[in-house]
Amino acid sequence: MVTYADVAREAHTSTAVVSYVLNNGPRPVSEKTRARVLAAAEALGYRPNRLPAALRTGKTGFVGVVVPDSSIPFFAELTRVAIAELGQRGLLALVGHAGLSGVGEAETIDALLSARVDGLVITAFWREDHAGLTTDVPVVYVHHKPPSSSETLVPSDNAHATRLAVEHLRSHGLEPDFWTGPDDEGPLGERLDSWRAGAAEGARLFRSPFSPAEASAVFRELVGAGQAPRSLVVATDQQAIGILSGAYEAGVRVPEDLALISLDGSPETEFTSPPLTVVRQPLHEMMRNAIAVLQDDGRAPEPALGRLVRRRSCGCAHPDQDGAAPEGPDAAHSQGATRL
Amino acid sequence: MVTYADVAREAHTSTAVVSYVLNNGPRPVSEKTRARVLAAAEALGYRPNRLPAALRTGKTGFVGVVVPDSSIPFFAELTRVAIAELGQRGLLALVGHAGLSGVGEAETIDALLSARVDGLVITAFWREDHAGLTTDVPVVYVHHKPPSSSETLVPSDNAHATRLAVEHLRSHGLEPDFWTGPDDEGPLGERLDSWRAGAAEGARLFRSPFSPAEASAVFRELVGAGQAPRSLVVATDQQAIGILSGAYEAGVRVPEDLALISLDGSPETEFTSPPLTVVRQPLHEMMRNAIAVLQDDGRAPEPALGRLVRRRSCGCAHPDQDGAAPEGPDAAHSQGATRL
DNA sequence: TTGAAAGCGGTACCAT
DNA sequence: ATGGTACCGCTTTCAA
Repeated sequence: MVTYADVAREAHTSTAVVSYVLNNGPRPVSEKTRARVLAAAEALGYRPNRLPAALRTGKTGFVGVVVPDSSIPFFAELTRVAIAELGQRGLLALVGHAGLSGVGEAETIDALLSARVDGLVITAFWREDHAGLTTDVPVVYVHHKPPSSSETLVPSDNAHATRLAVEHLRSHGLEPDFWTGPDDEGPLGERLDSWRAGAAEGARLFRSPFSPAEASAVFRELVGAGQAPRSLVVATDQQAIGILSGAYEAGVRVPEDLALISLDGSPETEFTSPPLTVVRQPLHEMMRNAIAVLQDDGRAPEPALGRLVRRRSCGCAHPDQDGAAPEGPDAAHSQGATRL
Repeated sequence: MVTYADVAREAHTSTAVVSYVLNNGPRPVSEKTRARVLAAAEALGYRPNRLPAALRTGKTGFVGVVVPDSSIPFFAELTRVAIAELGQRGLLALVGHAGLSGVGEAETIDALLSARVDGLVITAFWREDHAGLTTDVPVVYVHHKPPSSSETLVPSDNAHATRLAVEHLRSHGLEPDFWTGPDDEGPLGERLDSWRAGAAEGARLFRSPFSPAEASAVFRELVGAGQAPRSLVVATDQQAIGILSGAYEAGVRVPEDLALISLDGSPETEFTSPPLTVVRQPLHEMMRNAIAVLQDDGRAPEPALGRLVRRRSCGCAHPDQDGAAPEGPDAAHSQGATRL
């Protein structure tokens, strides 16, 4: 392994100067010397090493990203965005999955802390408090946090998202019912509240577990009982996908018999049958806000606004071109992708 | 921050002994002293710090995981499995996305190397050589590697997977055509070759780009031209999902008019309409093999065998219960999941 | 069994 | 502008 000492020797100078050159500071270096150092580093194939630097400065450039489990597409997407936004800032993502059961959450965070992450971006899942998390590293929650936590939450504007969906369905002449999960904490509660506040007389509220399989089953029961809704705003993609699946099996046509819009907007909603109209969460903006909170110890930012993406499930004849006005800097990830 | 020095002082001993106790070695420590150290560490809230340890030992416990982009479900799943399997061994995953275009691949790897990862698990995407990757850390490729690379590849048995799919469709009385991507490198080439080797007279080969949108478009064109296949083995989930979508839009019923099986088996295939029958890649086993290669500098392991998961798209009346015989240790992640 | 101390490789102060 | 060196916190040798 090539070290500063090697480079310094090769360049006939000291490790201090090597450091000044390779970090552009904090002391000035003459052009000649700088050139010699650069040449030596190049010649020897020097590779930067964050470890001793971190030991000395106390900053690793690592950020811990904790999500429940990225097999849920929404969290996979959140992770992807986190890695992208962190990478742009020279930060490295240490991804930890807390596991759906809640088991392993403390262990996950401990492991990340042992790597001396500079901060922690957490999307909370469970009720449980992260109280044990008495840590000196900054923590920011994205999308959802445990009720009792006093840390900053970086939210999106869930009421806005819900209104976009409701209004769009109304533009199709429909008055949507609402479909959500078993409880009403956090962002899903906000979505529900917002729908309730503007709901028409007689509008109905449906609930199912979050898994597509269970949402599908509940929907088929409703069809069987002649209770199927005509139009829905669905709180999560996973449920919307389940409903689509249930509708398909029950012979309910989408959007003719059931128009629906879901409120996460992870990438996979683009390729369901039919493609789901969604309000896409502004994940890039949320992640940028989260990083800003970590770095500047800022207070909670303004909720970021999601955007309606018209596809087929709402009844629109002419879907939006996906990616036409993409959110965030890495738009073109789903088009014409050549895999392998 | 609490250090060994603090713990040593509190326990009236030395940092050496603290190290012996907290690491269970390499020197023995008397029970009394050990107890004092443990109590002191607990009292002060000592947290392990991998950084100086790594500096000293040369082992960080970090493993770099490089995938093209986890917005493709197959890679998201691979990442998830990597994190799980690494975590079980006390290793931390540093996840890097190389980006679909190939831009940023070198930078991604450089960044991980600057964190002094103990090894690199890479799933290659592009043609390009990773030649610049002249690194002293062990590298292992999973699923696919650049043709010119001389590193170890951890494969699955793609021929076996294809045969499972073909034979299953034959058990439905169908002789499957094959659908794959634009080129035939790596695992997809093996899948194609295996199908070709056993294909009946007149069996057809279809190609489309990998994105669901494009696969869907190609399928609809086939339907329009009266060329739609009766049954298909599809090389990737993304294409199968696109074909499902195209079939839906074109009024082609699955499985009545089109029976298909796809060969990746990422989780989202469970909730398509109808659910996709797949040969699920043995990702856990592959990941375990990959870690073994990194740790033992082992040679290429036997290809791991995928498993047929019967769902609806092949025409089976009674789908397998998912998770009944799950692959790997973290099975129950998609059932009854309660999100938020 | 215990402990003093020499590193690991950058960083940056302080002196030159 | 340059360079000697103390230091970050843990590991481990070597001596006691």
